[in-house]
Amino acid sequence: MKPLEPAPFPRPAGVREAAAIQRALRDRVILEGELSVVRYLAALDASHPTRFSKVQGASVAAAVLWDRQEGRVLEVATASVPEAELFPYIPGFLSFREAPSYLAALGRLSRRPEMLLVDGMGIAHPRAFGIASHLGVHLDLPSVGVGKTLLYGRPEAELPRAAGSAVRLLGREGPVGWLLRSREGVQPLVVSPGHRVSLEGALEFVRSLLGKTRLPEPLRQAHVHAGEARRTLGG
DNA sequence: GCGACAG
DNA sequence: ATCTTGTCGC
Repeated sequence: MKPLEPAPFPRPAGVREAAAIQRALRDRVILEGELSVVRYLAALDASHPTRFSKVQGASVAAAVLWDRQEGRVLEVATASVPEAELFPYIPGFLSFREAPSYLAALGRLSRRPEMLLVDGMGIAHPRAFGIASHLGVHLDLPSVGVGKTLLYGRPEAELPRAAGSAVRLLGREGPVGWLLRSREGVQPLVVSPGHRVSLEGALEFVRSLLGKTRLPEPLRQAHVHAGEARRTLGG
């Protein structure tokens, strides 16, 4: 990250403190904005070695800088954080486990992206502050969450089978995201705004990145590279 | 108390 | 997330 050093990402002592941090930061989320003019984005995904692998367990992250205009990968950066430093995986608190390695990978890109596409939830989260929102607020960047399974929210209606169809996800106080059928016959993606983007803007942006596979292409690339990086390290 | 539970 | 080959279905 060229412009400025990212603020340190605090590691909570437990879920109690983690939840308090989420509740304290969620009010900073801005659910407005549109991303149609974004050209350079960073897609983030992580891979984790099983315990008892060659190297110590770790979170291996990949940040893929994607050129939306050219429709191709410009740059790939990876980074890992030792298991000993990681917060455990607890549903609802994913950001405290994976954000540190994501931030490290992002810091190795030659430039700051215009927005972040994150594997996980935005506001479709029990406390409206999933990992996409957390990273977006932390770095003051627009962000969108793309999850593979549902964590929070109820589909407003039955999702049509056709590729590209979407239905809203409803939380307690209103819509929190979308179920998006990225391809015909596949399990839907969970799309939700992270930060500085509207509900509709998040959906349209993800739609613009869909290719021939279930996941939007930048995230699929990040997934592949995170896995390769992990195996290269002996995981 | 019971069920749910991103990666 | 990870352990894993071939196989069924669009």
